[in-house]
Amino acid sequence: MMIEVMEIPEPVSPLPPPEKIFKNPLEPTEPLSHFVNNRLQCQSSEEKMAHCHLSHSEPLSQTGMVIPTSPKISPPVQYRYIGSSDELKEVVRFFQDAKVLAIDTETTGAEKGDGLDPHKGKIRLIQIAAAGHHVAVVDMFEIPSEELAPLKDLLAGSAIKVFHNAKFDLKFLQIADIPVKGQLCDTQIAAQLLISGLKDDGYNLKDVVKDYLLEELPKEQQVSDWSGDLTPYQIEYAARDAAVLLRLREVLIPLLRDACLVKVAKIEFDTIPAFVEMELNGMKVDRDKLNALCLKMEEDAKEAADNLKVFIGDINPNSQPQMLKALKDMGVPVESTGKDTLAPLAADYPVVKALIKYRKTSKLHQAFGKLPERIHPVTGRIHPSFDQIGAVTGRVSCKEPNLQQTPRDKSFRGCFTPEPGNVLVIGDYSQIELRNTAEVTQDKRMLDAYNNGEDLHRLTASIVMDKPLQGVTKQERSAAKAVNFGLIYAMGAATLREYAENSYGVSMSLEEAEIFRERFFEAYEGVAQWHIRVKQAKPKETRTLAGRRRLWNGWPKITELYNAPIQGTSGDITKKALSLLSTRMNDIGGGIVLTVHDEIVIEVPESKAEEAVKLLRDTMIEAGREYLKTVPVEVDVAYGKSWADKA
DNA sequence: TGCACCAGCGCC
DNA sequence: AAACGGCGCTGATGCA
Repeated sequence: MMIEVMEIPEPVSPLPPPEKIFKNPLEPTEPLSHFVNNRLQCQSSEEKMAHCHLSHSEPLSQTGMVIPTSPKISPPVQYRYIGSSDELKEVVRFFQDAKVLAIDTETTGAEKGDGLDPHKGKIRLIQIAAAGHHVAVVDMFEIPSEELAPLKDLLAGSAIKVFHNAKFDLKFLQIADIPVKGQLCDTQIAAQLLISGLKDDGYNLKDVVKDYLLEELPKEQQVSDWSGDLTPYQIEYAARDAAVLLRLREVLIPLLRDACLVKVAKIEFDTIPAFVEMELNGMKVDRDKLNALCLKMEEDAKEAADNLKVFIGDINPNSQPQMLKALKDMGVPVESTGKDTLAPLAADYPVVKALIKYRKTSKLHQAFGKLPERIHPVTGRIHPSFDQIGAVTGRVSCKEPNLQQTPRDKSFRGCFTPEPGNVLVIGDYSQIELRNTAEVTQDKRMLDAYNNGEDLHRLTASIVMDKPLQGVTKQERSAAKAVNFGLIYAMGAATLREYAENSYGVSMSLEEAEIFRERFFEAYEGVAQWHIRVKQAKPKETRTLAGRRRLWNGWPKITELYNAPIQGTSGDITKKALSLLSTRMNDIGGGIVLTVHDEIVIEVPESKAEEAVKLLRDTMIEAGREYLKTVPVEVDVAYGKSWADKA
């Protein structure tokens, strides 16, 4: 194939030092508030030295980049099209000693839309940028796979690899048998960490380049056809995307450092391979079981619908206005159709009972009845996609499908099975958010309880019921669970009452709830004091134990201030465990298949089950201990032939 | 017809 | 003064 190669000579003279053309979009920031934990203070020297690959290693003046004369348009780049094995060999030699490589890919699929699916699409171009060199644009359609060795060596080398949304490229590269090793840097994740939850979109490359380099990155070619003869415009576009990553990194890293986000960035970058692994692996489902379950759900939903019809006739039960009117007409005293208003009326009004049943069954059916459609035609498994910083707190989110919301019921989780000869090993942190609370607040009673191996729910029960530990009933322990989870986030008495009823089936009066509340804060004085400190500090920023930041535009809700560092620390811990795990799984075989906030699921050969149990437990505990210094970390691990086989 | 928003509900 | 937090998916609704 003939490609017009746009060769631009190497720059002959040193470039002038660049203007500081960027500005921190977060400026002016509130002063850091360290009420969460004094260990969180930005120990800048430590932060700066801790991770060499995040250091500002190469000044912009040596990157060989053209400084834009116009601040608007992203500068043209010097690039070289690589369309033969000999050229590849030659260019890789130039890159060999580079400490930092910026990498991007252009992908294509056999069918429209498959360009985003690594199991269907193919890599057309791999663009590699290194300081002082032309960007290499490697045409994978022109290089025989048996002659890719130089490229593989380069990407498996020890250079820092910079990507924007690394997960995407790494999935394709993995499938193309071009594994990427070495430290990763992801400019998309870096930008998300810097914004710290102030916005939830605008993180594609064009947006981030605009925000941090103040340049317009042309994107017209992004959705062009990458499967045929390529135009010079396409090649230049591809090269530019890689080149800009080098400069982006140079700008983002000092910002991360100034914001004391280097440590958490390191965690996020190191965890990327685990998410690549999980998305590529997906989870196997037992088709027969799943089909049977779907049938059952459909029947249940239909039966409930028919039953409801007896009461309400032919109106649409999914329509709230219609349903509300129907209920009123039947004399049910309601002003809304919410679950909470309906629940107490179920006993007295058969129509309400029928409606609740209908809602439950039809919701399940419509939400989970589509799971079979999610089985991938190539792999036969379900491949969700994860958003590594999907929640503002730092938690991971999951979609298409959201396996994190799979019902706990065995009929659902039992459908998720390993391949024949494998088992699923499931690890859960025990009461991780309560332990985080103990660590963050340094509440003496909580710390003592955990360090003495006591059951904290039981302890709370004995406190709020004002009776000895031994006398606590199962019911009372359940109630205390609600109290624990509710009150550390400053739940009011009324909400606590509702919550205990709905979540744990525990009834209490409003007066009882109020008493529980008071006794709770009397007993857990450290938690109470922490609440007071937070309230008085009125920060617009919180930090997790790993230093992850959350910012607020206006005044945060007090409950968000209580929750963010606790929930976020769980995210830190689980990610740390995932990152350690992905490098330790090699000996065992198999891989990571899922994570659900405080849970990690791996699939391994049956013969390695016991070994995997130990590895998973040890690794999760090690990760927890990294942040919980005064509270013991407990992990429940079990294995079996389905996701339902929990401890 | 498409899009944004909401309620409702699954999970941690 | 009082306040539980964080997600994604579905169908209905209302506006353009």
